[in-house]
Amino acid sequence: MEANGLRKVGLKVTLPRLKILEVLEASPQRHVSAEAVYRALLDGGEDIGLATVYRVLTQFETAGIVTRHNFQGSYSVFELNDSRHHDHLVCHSCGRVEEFEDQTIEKRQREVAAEKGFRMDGHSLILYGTCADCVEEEHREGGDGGDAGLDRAAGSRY
Amino acid sequence: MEANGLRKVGLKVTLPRLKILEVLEASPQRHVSAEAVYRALLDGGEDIGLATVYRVLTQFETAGIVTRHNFQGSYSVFELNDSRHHDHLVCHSCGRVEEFEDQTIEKRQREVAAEKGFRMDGHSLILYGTCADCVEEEHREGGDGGDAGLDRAAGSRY
DNA sequence: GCCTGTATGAGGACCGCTCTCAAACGCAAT
DNA sequence: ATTGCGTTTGAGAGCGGTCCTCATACAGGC
Repeated sequence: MEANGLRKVGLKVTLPRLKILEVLEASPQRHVSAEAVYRALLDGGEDIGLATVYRVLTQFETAGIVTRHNFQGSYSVFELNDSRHHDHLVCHSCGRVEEFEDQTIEKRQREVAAEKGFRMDGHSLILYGTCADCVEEEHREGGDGGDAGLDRAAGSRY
Repeated sequence: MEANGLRKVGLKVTLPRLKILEVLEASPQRHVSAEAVYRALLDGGEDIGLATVYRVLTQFETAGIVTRHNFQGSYSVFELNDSRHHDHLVCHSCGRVEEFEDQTIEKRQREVAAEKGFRMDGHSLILYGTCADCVEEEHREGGDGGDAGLDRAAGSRY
């Protein structure tokens, strides 16, 4: 089933590609870094090089199997493409990523692009903030001088 | 006038900081990379190190003087903060950046964040595509095998 | 099973960016 | 103006993420 998926997009079926697909499918987080994929492979006893991981992920991206995101600016995360397009909320305290879709926003985006004469072929919408859990944790900790969430957000700020 | 701006945000008035501000203000493109600022300084006969440019731009970001964007994923561009918040359209053929603001989208973003329990403190919305000029150019060139716009978009696609 | 072209692993190269550290500077008190 | 001290700076090394190189291994059509 995965092998056929690879053939369908014109990629030879090789062990590294199969294993990387497996890792992506088995990952508890939908959004994984190349580094995380690499470590998962090592943990699984696979002897696959980091360069191959990057190569294959890029091929998957080109083939439309995964999407690359730059939530933090410093490194990319990859996500298996599923049926529906969606956008993201990123908690810069714990790194958690939630997804949402909103037809109102999608529609306005298309309209704005049309107004500006752009032929739009993609977009990236990321809402940054603090997720419910982390907000709660802040309150539990109170105002002590500990090192809470010191994180520089890389995306555009408001 | 600039010097006071720096004092106002608690930054000592130094020559590099003044010059970098000048470059940002004088730039024909509102969105400039650290590298571009550095080159502009060299061209202007200033002897300012690249490390200083990065340091100062980061200080400016913290102070709210500029905003950092990651349009391409591989490097950042900086933009002087002006009065209004806005989002961006990026042409990945010529690199041109246009700005827009849309209250409908802004409002829906706040609503979505609230629904998900996020305390939102920023967002990044980038529409990728081909600008009117580049679309026209494509037509002019026709379907020849020349090297048109070969550019890998780093942002999320679709 | 062979053969050819493609894919892989290892490590180095590369790029954007940050750190380190000694020297220079801003600026406030004199 | 001069002094003094903490901050800032420039140069270059260092770093993390990603990609390239190249010899070897493999996929898949015969």
